[in-house]
Amino acid sequence: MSKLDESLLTGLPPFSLLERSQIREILDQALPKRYDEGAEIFHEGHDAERFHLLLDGYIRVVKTTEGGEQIIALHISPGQLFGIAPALNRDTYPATAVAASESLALSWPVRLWGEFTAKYPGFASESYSTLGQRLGEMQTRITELATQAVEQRVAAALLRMVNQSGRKVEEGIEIAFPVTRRNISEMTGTTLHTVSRLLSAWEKDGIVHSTRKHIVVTAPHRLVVLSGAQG
Amino acid sequence: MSKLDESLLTGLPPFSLLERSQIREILDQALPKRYDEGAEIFHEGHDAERFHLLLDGYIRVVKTTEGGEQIIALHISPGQLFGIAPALNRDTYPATAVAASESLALSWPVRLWGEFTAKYPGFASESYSTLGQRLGEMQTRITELATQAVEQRVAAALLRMVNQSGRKVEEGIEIAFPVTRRNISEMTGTTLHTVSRLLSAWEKDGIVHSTRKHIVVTAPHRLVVLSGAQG
DNA sequence: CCGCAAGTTTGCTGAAGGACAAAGAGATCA
DNA sequence: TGATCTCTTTGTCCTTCAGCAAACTTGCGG
Repeated sequence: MSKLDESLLTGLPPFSLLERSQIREILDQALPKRYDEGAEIFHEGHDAERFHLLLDGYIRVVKTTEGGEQIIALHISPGQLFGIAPALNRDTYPATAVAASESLALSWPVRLWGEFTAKYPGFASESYSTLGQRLGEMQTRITELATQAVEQRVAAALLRMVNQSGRKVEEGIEIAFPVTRRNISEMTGTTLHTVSRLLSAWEKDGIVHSTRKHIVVTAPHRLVVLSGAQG
Repeated sequence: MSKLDESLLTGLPPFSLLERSQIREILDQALPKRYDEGAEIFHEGHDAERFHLLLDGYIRVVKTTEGGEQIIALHISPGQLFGIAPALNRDTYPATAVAASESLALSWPVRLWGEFTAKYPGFASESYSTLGQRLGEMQTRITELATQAVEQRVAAALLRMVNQSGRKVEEGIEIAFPVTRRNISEMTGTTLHTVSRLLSAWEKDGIVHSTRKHIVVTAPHRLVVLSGAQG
């Protein structure tokens, strides 16, 4: 296999402060892997043997309840670390990671985590910043679930995906990975039926345009209003 | 002021691996402070100037929504660090901390965080373990809010408080700090009315005995069933 | 000891949204 | 090209629980 290009990592937050030679070292120890849409990267409860960095595509991090329901905990976009159980001294993955679209990721054995954090200034710090952000996002979702009505939560979920992965198309901004009604319901704690009804209503109002698995937001500002904006 | 006793920290997770002299050093830099019930330790959005360790009492960590509703994010019990924004590179507190009962806490200026993690092996590691646990708890709450009915969530909340702070009394296990119906509703995303009705019903069934601000769980196993147990 | 504030209980009503059902519309595969 | 699977839409019913209102209890401060 040919060597990975250094430009893959240059500029990504966890590595932004490193020198070329250091990036080279890190890359030489990375295992790159491609995942088809729907493929599992790691599974809840399994030994956390590696930590990962998403280079291309989108990852859904999912928890399954006793009753078999799925809850989408997190979406990962390119440039982000994920499956970083070792950062929190966990030895099993707390959730399952599934490719939302065809994806490419690097991974390293967890034993290198300690080495990276010790050796590369900024790596630990950046990683913990990321963690802090995720904690904040989770808090936001708890607050939403506890205080907002379904319509607001779904609007907020759409906006979050648009902000994280939106790409401009002629009609508006498209969410860059496949999303089903069921997926949205798993992000917002409702049913796919209710999501479908909301999207139909919004379609009628010209706020979104959606086809099977794909959603284009044509009037983001109206969604912001619906979400009961805070910032 | 007389010197703090070293036994205060010995045996607490963040300090368990340290030697007497190291604990002495840490203590000498700590600022102890007492808080009345209801007193604020720090406020959401303010500069995170210090991090804290609870020695005695109980702390509620609370977020306020735009609409003025409160959400209880977390309860802290003795021996736990809190307000550890620096661990996540945050420079403001993401939530407000309020003493749920009369409490005693130590605190240190954030600049010592880096020093502690660098100097004392195990301190960083233990702290990040704690963080990992909190992340897990938050995930659990998201899952609960997204999938469970109010009754299950309230049952689960009571059990959590019992596990964290329960002390044995003759009739059962008492939650060790004052809790109002409103507090419980702020933990579970419902109204104080609904919580009151549930407690009344459970009282009738002999599962709990509650007086103003105090709750004794007399039949924990029955609450476990109601909560839709998972583990 | 009285008055007030904070916490609690309970009843009633209505709306939100979950559950169930069934059918249509794209995809995918043999 | 048909068969099947997944995703989506829409309708109807019915439960849960929030909202509103009012009274009761307990504790505290003056």
